[in-house]
Amino acid sequence: MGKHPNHIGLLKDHLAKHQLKLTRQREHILTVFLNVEHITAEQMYRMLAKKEPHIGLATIYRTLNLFCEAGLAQARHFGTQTQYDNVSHKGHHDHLICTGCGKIVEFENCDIERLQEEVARRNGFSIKTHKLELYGLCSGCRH
Amino acid sequence: MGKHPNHIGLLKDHLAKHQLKLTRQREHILTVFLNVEHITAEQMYRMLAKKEPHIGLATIYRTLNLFCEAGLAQARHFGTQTQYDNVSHKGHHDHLICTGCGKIVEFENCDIERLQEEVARRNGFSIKTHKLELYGLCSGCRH
DNA sequence: TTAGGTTTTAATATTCATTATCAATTCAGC
DNA sequence: GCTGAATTGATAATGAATATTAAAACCTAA
Repeated sequence: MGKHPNHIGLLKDHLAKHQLKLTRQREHILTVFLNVEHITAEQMYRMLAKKEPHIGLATIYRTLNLFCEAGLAQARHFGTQTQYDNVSHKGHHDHLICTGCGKIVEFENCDIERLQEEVARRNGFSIKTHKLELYGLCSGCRH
Repeated sequence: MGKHPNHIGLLKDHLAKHQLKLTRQREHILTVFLNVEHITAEQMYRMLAKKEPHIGLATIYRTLNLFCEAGLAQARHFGTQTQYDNVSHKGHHDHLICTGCGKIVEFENCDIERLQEEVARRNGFSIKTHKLELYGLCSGCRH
């Protein structure tokens, strides 16, 4: 039994439900993905570059989007690229981002999450996911 | 005196401080911008398409980025495009986004903002701006 | 007002991330 | 192992945003 049996299960369920196939490429991409917190398609491509035979960039994109549909990943637009977040790796961390040096600090705050639920309920929404990013200067960049 | 004297002032200040010029194009783009909550470069381009002479798309992008530097606008990556938010139109509204029908509800919540400040302080950050988006299903799409 | 120097514009080319295309290959069920 | 459908890889295509550059607009000072 592997290190992430439940998530491989999630993927297999999704594949079965949508008459999709489990391929060597999808397994390789999943293996890498389950061991990171977030990754871009380019980073994934480079990490798998040494594999023989080569896995094409288009396949990386297709597969990461597949993970999103299967509920394993969550896409997040960050700068010019898309980060694919591994949902299993976070209680839900949000980001503090320094606009000076680019440093990123991850945090989670239950009180904020609870208030978010409240806002959603008042508006008739049920939240699936969220994205919270705070932009400012870190202590170092504030001089 | 126009409808938004203080914001035209903000822009003029910024232009003066950076030895930039107030042009007909910048005024037209500002006029449209001050009357919307948020807009994409493409939408702005289409809204100004009838103007003679034509205002180029590159100018729209440059000017909206200029507004960001001047503190009038705030860029937000949304889907594949960039939304330019009019900061004067919000105490700071965040977004509830329905993943079913795409409906967007804007809200603001002082308690959440206060907690954000607290998180930032604990991490040595001073917040300039933030982005909070809640994704889920609205009452209509939940059936 | 005009000349000179700078900034800005418009049109277009370019870049870069992502998606579409499609022939060849691989997979899953019989 | 067949057979039909899904998938892959290579590459072309798309689309948003930026860079380029010659021409136009702007500002200032004489």
